[in-house]
Order: sequence, then structure tokens, then C-alpha cells
Amino acid sequence: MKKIKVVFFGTPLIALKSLEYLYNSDKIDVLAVVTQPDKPAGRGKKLSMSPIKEFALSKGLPVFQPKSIRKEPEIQDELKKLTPDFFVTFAFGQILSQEVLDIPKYHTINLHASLLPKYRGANPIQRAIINGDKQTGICTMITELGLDCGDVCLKKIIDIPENMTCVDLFEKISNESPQLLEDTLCGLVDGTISPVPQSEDCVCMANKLTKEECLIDWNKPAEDIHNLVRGIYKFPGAYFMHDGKIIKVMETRVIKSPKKTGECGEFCSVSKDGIEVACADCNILLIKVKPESKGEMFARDWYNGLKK
RNA sequence: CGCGGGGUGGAGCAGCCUGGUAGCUCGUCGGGCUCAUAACCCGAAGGUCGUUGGUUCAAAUCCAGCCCCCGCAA
Repeated sequence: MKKIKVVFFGTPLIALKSLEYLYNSDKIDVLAVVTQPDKPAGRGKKLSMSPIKEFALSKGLPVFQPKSIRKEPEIQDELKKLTPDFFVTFAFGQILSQEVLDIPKYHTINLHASLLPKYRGANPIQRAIINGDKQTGICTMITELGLDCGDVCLKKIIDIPENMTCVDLFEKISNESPQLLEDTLCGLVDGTISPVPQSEDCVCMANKLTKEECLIDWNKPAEDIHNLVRGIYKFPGAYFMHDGKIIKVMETRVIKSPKKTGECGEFCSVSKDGIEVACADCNILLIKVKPESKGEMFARDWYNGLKK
């Protein structure tokens, strides 16, 4: 059987395993990689390349880095010359135009980390956890103009356990995606997949996270705060202010017992396990925190060092 | 040259400005109290104060270089 010719569009780490898998697949031929331009990043603003580019370079794959693929016909021409069967996009970070979508022989396939039409847009993974969903998933879809609105090819449901963090979920999705992509490509070529339009009534958006949303509001129910903490664990991290410093909250547990002492935001008790803080309905236990300029530590240890 | 914080017994911090006595909240170990305890009381062990050099009678503290960690911003 002839290999399926694919150009891979992606940028961050979550897409890396998919690229590796397709690259190593004997059914797929990855012709080239398109990724975001190198950007100054991190402390010191050093120019750094995306994980996708690093991999592509290490394998000698051609790499294209348009500032905006829509506005760079030269790159579009280069891609055309490769005569790809499919474009595959996974967290690429740029909006494609119709001219670009028309290049591959079959389609452009996008992998989106939610059960579409739920959570179209920027942050589907975090949103699912923040909203306390028990399930989410990944979908492959035929890319059309418009945000994550194309017909769905395949989907896979992923359970979200009570204390799962977005880092765990990223990992899970990163691991599950490669197979789904390969199955989608093969299925489309041999005609065993018929893409299904998304039902328009269930559409909801996963908007970008704002700085404000990351600030913990102790007047909310403990469950909501717990979901926020694990939903944006590490990046960018839920936080509160203490003594003018940012204190990121890394790990929490809801204290189910309805006993509540003190006002919202007040430290009710400190034990071996951590600090109990009063919320709207019950208490939440802070287990690990990360104060500004410091490393991650047990909440109890942080408390021990406070001036009292 | 993006802005900034920090490295002090096992943990988290104070002390540094105004050099000279190793401090605080815990943990660990031993003992006591108690029906009992993660509570309380008494005691003990444990630190070349990141590293190198300089100033000084004397440096955790002042000066210079180096290493490592982190927050913001992107």
C-alpha cells in the first residue's frame, strides 16, 4: 500500500508524540513540518525553537516557519510542490486560509482536545477541568474556515478522575492522539470513515484564560476552587496574594465536612496535612504552594516560615 | 544586555542596612504528663551560613567574580 503523504502543522510539546508516531508509522510519510517561528522565550528572552521544530531538525525533515501561513504564498507554493495527501494540524497556533486548505489532495485534519462541539477554541483541556467535567476527549475533524467547526471524523472519550490535573490530562491526550490521527488518515483514505457534522446547539467555547481568572476567589465554593487549581496546575497556576506576594496553589483537597469556621479566605487550622482555608460552603485544604521566588513546598512548611 | 526575588542544621524562615554571642516555627531522637493523642511540658542531637577571592583584629553580615533555584513578562 502506498504511504499517505502528510505535512504536519504543530508547535508545542503536546503535539510532539503525534509527530513522532506519524514519522515512524509505515503507513505515513511525513513530508515536512510547519511550525511557529522561533521566539524569545523564558528568562533572559533567549530565542528558542518549538519542540516540533527540534524533532524535525533531528530527523532532517524540511521545516517551514511562516509568521502567518495565510499571507505567505511562497511557502504555500513550496507546500504545493510536495503534493501532500493531507495536512495534519495539532496545536499549530495559526488560522489557515482556504488557499491553504485547498493544497492537500484530500483534506486538512485537525486534532482538537475536546469532545466537539464542546470547548471549541484555545483552552479545551483546562476548561474541562475548571468546569468540573467528569469526561472529555479528543476529536479529529475536517478543517474548515471557522474555529473548530468542521465535520468530526473520530473521537475518543477520556475520563477525568476527581483529582486529575491539567498536566495529567495533557499527558493522557498527548499519548492518545497519535493513534487517533493515524486511524483517521487511514480511514479517510479507504473510505471507512464518514465525517459527521457537529450539532450546532451544543456549541460552547473554551476561551483563553485571563490573569483575573487565575486569582483565587475564596468566596466561591471549595469544589470550584479545587477545580481551578488542578485545571491550571503549573501553567499558569492558580494563586492568591499574601503580604504583597503571589502565592501559587499547587495542590488542594476539598474538606467535605460542612464545618466552617471563619470568613472566606481565612486560615482556619494548620495541621500536618496543610492549611485549611474557609470557602463559601466548606473548607479547602492547601497541600502544596509555591510562593513567588521560591520553589514548590508543603503549605505547612510555608506556614512555618511566616512571621507571626 | 527585558524586570525582579532567593541560596543560613532535615523543612520553611529571621538575622545582613548599623561587622564581634547561630535566632524563630516545625521535624527527628530521648524523657515526662495523659485512658489516649497529631495536644502539652522538659531535654538532646544536628549548621564549613551556595562557592572563590578581597577588605578587616574580626565577615552569615561589607566589596568583586562564579555556580545554582525561582517569580513576572514574552
